[in-house]
Amino acid sequence: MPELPEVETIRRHLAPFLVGRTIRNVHIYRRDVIGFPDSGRFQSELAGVRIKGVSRRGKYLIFDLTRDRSLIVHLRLSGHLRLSNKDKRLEYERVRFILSHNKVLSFVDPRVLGRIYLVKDKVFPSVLNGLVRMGLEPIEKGFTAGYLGEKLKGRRAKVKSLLLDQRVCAGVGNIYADEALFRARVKPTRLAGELKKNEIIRLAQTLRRVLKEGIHYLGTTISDERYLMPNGGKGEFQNRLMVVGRKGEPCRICGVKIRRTKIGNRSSYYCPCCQN
DNA sequence: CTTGTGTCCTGTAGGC
DNA sequence: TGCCTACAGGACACAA
Repeated sequence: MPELPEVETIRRHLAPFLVGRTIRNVHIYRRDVIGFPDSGRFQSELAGVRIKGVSRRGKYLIFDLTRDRSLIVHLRLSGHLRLSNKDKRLEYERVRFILSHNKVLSFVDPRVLGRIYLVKDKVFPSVLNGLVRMGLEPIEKGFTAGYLGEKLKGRRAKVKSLLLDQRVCAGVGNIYADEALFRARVKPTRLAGELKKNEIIRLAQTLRRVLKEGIHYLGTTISDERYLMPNGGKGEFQNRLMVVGRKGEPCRICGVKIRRTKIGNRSSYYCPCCQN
């Protein structure tokens, strides 16, 4: 569930700690976590590289390395990155990066859906097509009502499904999609191509605002298993959710009970009164 | 191309 | 109590 605000928060915590450090060695406890190349090459090619910077694209975290390499991490549902200097393997630890001065960066992932990739010369294997084909992030300059309107035009899919499409709204996931739709007063089941111009304007604006607010409040920790910061700290945005996880509770605006429905096998929360 | 569904993966919650 | 099933969900494969 780490979405853009969570990944950005992780990036901001990691960068000052990691930049300038060298990766001495890598322990792989679960090989299927390595998305590219094979685990043997992954391990050998990483030994001795230095971390030059940490960036982010959508929900992907990108470590810029020496030797023209990039280490790319996608946390998916339950992946965490933890900083420590512990010798002992952590619970659910899948990969461990031993850094200079015996510091440790651990990839912890109970559900093993997260993936780590190592690419050279910015040549992306097909398993990273999602990164290559990614659209604009709502917090980018170019993400305007015009851009969003173009993406939604003529589409008969439900608007929520398209907000979750990374080619449309990079970095948006289930929580922030529902929260943006509520704030824009748009029902998630509406067909994308049938939104009014005003609704698209509101949606572009609330997507941007809700992601920025999520970053400001250090992300959403609904359960420890899903998202914690690299030092183990929790986010704060869960305290500001308007609809997510509030089925049956009164809407904070109108008092009507929040509903939950399924869209594309994904739970969606909305207010039947405020959202049309 | 578009849209909807199933799958991956494992711990947890809830039903009986 | 203990077993079983449903569920969580981002990305992608695949079907229609």
